[in-house]
Amino acid sequence: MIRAVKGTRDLLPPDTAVWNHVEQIARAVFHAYNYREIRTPILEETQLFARGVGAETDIVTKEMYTFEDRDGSSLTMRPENTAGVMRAYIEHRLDLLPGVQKLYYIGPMFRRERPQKGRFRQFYQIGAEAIGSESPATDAEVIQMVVEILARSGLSHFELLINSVGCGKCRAQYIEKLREALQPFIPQLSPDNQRRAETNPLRVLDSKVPEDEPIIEQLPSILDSLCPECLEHFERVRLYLTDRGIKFEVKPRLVRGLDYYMRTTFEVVHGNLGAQNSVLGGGRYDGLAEQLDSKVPSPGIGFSIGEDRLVMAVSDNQLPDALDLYIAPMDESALRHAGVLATELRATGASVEVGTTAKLKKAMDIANKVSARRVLIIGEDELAAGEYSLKDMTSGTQLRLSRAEIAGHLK
RNA sequence: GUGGCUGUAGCUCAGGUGGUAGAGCGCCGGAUUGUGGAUCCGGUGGUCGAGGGUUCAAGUCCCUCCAGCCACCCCA
Repeated sequence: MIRAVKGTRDLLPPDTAVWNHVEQIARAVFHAYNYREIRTPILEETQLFARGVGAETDIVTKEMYTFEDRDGSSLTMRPENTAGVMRAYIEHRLDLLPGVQKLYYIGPMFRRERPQKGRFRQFYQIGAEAIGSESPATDAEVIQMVVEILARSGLSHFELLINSVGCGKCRAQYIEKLREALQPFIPQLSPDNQRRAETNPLRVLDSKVPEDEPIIEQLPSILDSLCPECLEHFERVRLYLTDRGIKFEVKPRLVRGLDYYMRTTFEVVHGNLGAQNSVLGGGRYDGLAEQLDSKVPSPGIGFSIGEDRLVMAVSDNQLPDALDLYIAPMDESALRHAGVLATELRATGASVEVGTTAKLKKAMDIANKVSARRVLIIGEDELAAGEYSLKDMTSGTQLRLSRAEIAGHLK
């Protein structure tokens, strides 16, 4: 048997209703904040991610689906979408349009990782980018917007964490300070953290090894190393968030894995997601455009929600998936009437299913199993009388109605 | 990439010390005529993840592989 490839999965009804629900809410909130949709290709030149995401990142070094096209060029299935959106922004000179470009996307991303709870090789992200503003007010608005999407999707008990990772200058200085501070403790650290202390000291801060916790707590905070400009930016972001009533926690140890992040970074975590407890990650990427050869500086900030994880976290909230009307035609003549009538009723917005001719008992059984709210019975009696029998499946009551009356009884 | 756990009907699972498979749910049909949900009866359904090996005999023991889950790594 041919099965879905490792790390990919089929989304089936009724689960797809939850996905649509979440996406509809996201689109509504995006609209409210004047974000418009952008759709970029899944395939991009490999160079885009090597340069945009960072050649040394895990994503680029070991997680990308990369292959050689027939003409010899190297293509990659997008592992994330900020680089792709920025590429499109530069390519189409969106910087020449007035105002900040506020763009959103919904779609699949691909990373070749070992699957586990909340982690897939094909996964879906709902994301947005605001490009062309370096104002901390933009940061605050983006964060406010994403919190609104989560809340309106039915997510509860989530936690917003924010931090500043500084700019190119002050971060470099901080990394040096961190390296020095770590030096005396290296022999006592776990093997993983020993390695990180050498290669990427920032990652030590994000460690989950409990034994290393006492050491990590003593390390200097990046917030004490921020340059005056970065500090000012971060303070204003916090101020604006507070103005808007957004609850957050400053977590100086929040570091993100993509090279392009600078200044504001944020994340939302949730309890019931297993080890992959992050539903959303985002941050500011003021140097990304230049990394991609843009001559115009295009500061931006964005986020992406892990839709798989959001759906997982909210799927306790069951959505009604009922059918408005099941029509049970009892013979050939009734079937023809049913087809025409269904067309009329669907035009009013009702969901209508027409059964094939069957014994009435069987038709009722099916109607019940597909959760039809009502059943319309059309048989010889009904056709002779010019009236139809409408049965309410919840109450069990049945009415004789003229054709014109039916639509009004479907609620 | 590394580690742990698990693979028996569509689903959830039983199947002591090896003797060629079962339940519940679902699905299909029935309990007299054009009325679902409850109950009862009957039926369909599995090369026991795959391939080797040991044995007279393997779902059950051994090996290899594959898949799924969970964790590490990392991230959404």
